[in-house]
Amino acid sequence: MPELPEVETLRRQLEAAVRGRTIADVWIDPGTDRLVQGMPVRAFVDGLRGRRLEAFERRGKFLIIRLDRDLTWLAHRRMSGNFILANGGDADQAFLRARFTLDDGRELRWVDLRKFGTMWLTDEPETVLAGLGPEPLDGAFTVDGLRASLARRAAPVKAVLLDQAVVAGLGNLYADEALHYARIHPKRPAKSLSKAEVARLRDGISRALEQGLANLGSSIGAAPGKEMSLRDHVNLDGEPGSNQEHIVAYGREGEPCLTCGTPIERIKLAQRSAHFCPKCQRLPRASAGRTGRRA
DNA sequence: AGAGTAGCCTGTAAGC
DNA sequence: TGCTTACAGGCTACTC
Repeated sequence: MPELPEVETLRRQLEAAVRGRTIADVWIDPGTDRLVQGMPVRAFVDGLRGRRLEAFERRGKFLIIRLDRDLTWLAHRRMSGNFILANGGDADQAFLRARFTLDDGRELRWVDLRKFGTMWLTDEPETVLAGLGPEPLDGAFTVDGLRASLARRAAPVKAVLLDQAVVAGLGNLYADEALHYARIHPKRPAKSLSKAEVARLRDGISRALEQGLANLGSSIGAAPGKEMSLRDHVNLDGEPGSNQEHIVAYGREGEPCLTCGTPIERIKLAQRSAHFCPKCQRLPRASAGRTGRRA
């Protein structure tokens, strides 16, 4: 699923491939009625047509495309949104929800099986991005800052890591990976973490995200020899990333922990799966019950 | 205000 | 074989 590494990989590829091009035409599938946010579809289409793609940025899981006339085009891939660059007029594309034809005849295709993806066209992008926490690969993402955020929360640390106000860009996959690297049980109350544990968590987050970036993202459905299903992340060329080959926790239920060999367990937490090694990521007795820590 | 959860969506897989 | 149900999950809206 698209999290920070998948969105950042896409950003880099878009910048290299289409920066400076102009949008010649736009088509939105009428059945994808949640795609355009904050304005009528007609206004979105009219507003984008003729705009130049000047810069590609990212904030959390948001892709930010700066246009001329001080306009900003934002896209959020949510579960299954993919941008694929194609030559115009190719054979039909499964799950095609929108098409952005460029002035050189190529087209950016928005392909989104689940139709959860969203886009905005605005001169006030900060409104859309309001409430996002620090960028985890920035120097501004410090141990002290993370510690202060976690100290206010009694909820399981895994659930808190998914809160984009605490740190921007983590999703279910990289949160599991980060907690495994940090050797912290996903159910630990966020406020119960020691300073040393928060430091390990911060490093684990960086490590998981950097590794995802180095491998052009994780594409869980991409088994060797199998046709790419478009159920999850593909890159601008339609090809999967390779980080699924380097994952230590997510989706590895029953498989041996790469550190100690203990089978990875899966539990339901915050309405989604959490994967962890019961030996490397122990739950202290004080955390097993309520919020722990008796003063 | 923090925490928990239904719902959005659709294809795949498991169960009967 | 064919139908039904559960599941995957980012995020918002809602309740307690």
